[in-house]
Amino acid sequence: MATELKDLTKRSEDYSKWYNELVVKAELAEQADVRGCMVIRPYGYAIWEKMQRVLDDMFKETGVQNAYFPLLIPKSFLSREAEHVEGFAKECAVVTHYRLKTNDTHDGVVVDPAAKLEEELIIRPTSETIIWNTYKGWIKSYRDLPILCNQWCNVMRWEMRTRLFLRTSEFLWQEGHTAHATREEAEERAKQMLKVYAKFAEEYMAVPVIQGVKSETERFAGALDTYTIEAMMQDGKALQSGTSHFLGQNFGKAFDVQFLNKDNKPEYAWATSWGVSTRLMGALIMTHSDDNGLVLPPRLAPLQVVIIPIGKADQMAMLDEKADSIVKNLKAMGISVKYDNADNKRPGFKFADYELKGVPVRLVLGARDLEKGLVEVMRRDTLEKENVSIDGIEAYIKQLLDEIQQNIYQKAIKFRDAHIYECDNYDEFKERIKDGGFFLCHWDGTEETEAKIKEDTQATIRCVPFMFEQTEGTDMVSGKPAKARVLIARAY
RNA sequence: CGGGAUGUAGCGCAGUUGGUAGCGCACUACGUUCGGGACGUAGGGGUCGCGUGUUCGAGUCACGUCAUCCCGACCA
Repeated sequence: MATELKDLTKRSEDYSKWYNELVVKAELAEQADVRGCMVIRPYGYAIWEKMQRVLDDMFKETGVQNAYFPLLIPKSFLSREAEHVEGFAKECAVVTHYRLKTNDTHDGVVVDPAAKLEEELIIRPTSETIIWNTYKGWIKSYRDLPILCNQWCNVMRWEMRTRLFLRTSEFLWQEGHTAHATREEAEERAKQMLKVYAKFAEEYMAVPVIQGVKSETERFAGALDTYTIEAMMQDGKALQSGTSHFLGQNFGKAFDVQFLNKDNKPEYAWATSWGVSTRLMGALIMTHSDDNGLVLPPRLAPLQVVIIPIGKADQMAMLDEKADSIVKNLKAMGISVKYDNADNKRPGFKFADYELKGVPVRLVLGARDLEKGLVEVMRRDTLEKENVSIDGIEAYIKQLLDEIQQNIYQKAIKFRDAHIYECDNYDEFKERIKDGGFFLCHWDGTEETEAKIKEDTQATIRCVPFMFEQTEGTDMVSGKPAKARVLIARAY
C-alpha cells in the first residue's frame, strides 16, 4: 500500500484538516463507509494494542480483573437510573427487529415486520446498567465485595458530528466497574484509577495532563463525582482524555444491589466506573506531531527503529549482513526494529514515509560511512542527524529512545505551561480565549456563570484542578466570592 | 435539525454555448536510477451519487432524492 505523502496541510493553516490528513496519511485510520464509524488500520491498531497491554497490566496491579458483558442492553435497563437515561437517551442506536426477509420483487431484503422485538434492545453506549443488573446476582454479603471488573469492548454513541479517533459513533475502550461495601472505599477507587490514567498518559504517552474534578453540569450522567484528566492539544484546546466516576449508590439502588454488612444490616452497594478510549490515540497524535507527520513516543511506537541501507547494487549484500547483526542485537534488547531494504523505493521516499509514521529513530546504513565505521542516526523528535560509531550502536539507540521519550514529554509540558494563564477580568478572558489555552479563573460555583461563559465563548469549565494551590477570590463574571480557581478552556 | 458547500478512476481534481470520458498521483510490466519525496516507454482501470424529465443527443439543463464534508445545537 503506497502512501500519498505530499501536501500534508500545515498545522498553522487548518488544524482540523491537518489532523485528519495526518491520521489518514500515516495509515492509522480512515473514515468507514458506515456513518460515523472508523476503520482502524493495522499500524494504528498496533499502537492501540500497545496501549491496551500497558493499561491492562496497570489495572491488574490494582487488583482489577477482566470480564465481558453483553453488547445489547434491554431498553428498560437504561431508564432505571434517571440521570443516566437523560444523559444517553439522545444518542442510542436501537435494535427493533431480529430478522430480514426478501422483498416482493426478490431483488433485495427488507425488515420483516413479523420479527419486531417486544422490548427493543440498545447497543451499549456504556455498560453500567447491564453490569449492575448482573452484579445483583453476585452480591449478597460484604464478603463478596469489592468486585473489581474491567472490560475491553466497543460501544456506540450516535454522535451528530464525528471525527477520527476523537469522536466516532463506534469506539473501542475499556470500562471498569467496581462495587464496594463503603463509600470511602469507592471514592478511593475512583481517585486511584484517575491516577493510573494520569500515570499512563504522562509516562507512556508523554502527554502531560491536569487532574481534577468536573463541575456538576459536566459530570457523567448518574455520577456523584467525575474525575478527569485534561490534556492540551497544540491548538490550545483541551481534550478530556480519561474519566473516573464515583457513582455513589445510584446504580446499587436502581438495580437493587443490596448486601448484608458486618452489622447484619442491608445496604446498597457503592459504585465506580472509569474508562479511556481510542480517543487517547487522538491525544497522542495531536500532542506531539509536527508538519512532517506523526511523532510517536518510543514506549508506544509499534516500530521504534528503522534501518535504511544506501549503496550500489554490489554493496547491498554487505549492508544486509551488517544490518542483520544490528537488528538481531536490538531485538535481543526488546527494541522493535525493521530493516527496510526494499529496492522499489528510493531512500528519500523511505525517509519521508517513516517520518510521517513517527518512527522514533532512523539509522542510515551507508556504504560510504560504513567504511569509516559510522552510521547516521536521526531522531524523529528533533529531526537531528548524527554520525555515530557502529560499535556499540545498540546501547546508544537504547539510551536515545529513553531520551526521546523524555524530550517529547518535556516539550509538551513546556508548551502547555506556556499556555496556562491566570485571568481575573472577563473582558480580557473573552478576548484571549479565542487564541486557545487553559485559563485558571475564580468561579463562584453557580451553573449560571458556567452557562454564561459557555454561551459567550464556547469555553467550558474543564475541571477543578488538583495540582494548583487554591486561593479565594472573586468570580470574574458575577463578581461574587469564589473559593477556588477552575480550569476553563475550549474543548474537543 | 438549521446555515453553507461538494458528489466524475483507489486518491486529488478539470470538463467551455449540451456533441467520442480527461489530467496529476497511485497501480501493472520492462529499462535506467538509488546519500532527502526518481525518470522513460508501454499498459490496466468509469453505470460521471441515484431517479425522473427536457432533447436527435445530458457529466453538462430542470425537478426530485440519497450521501458526504464544513459551521452550529449534542458529546468521551
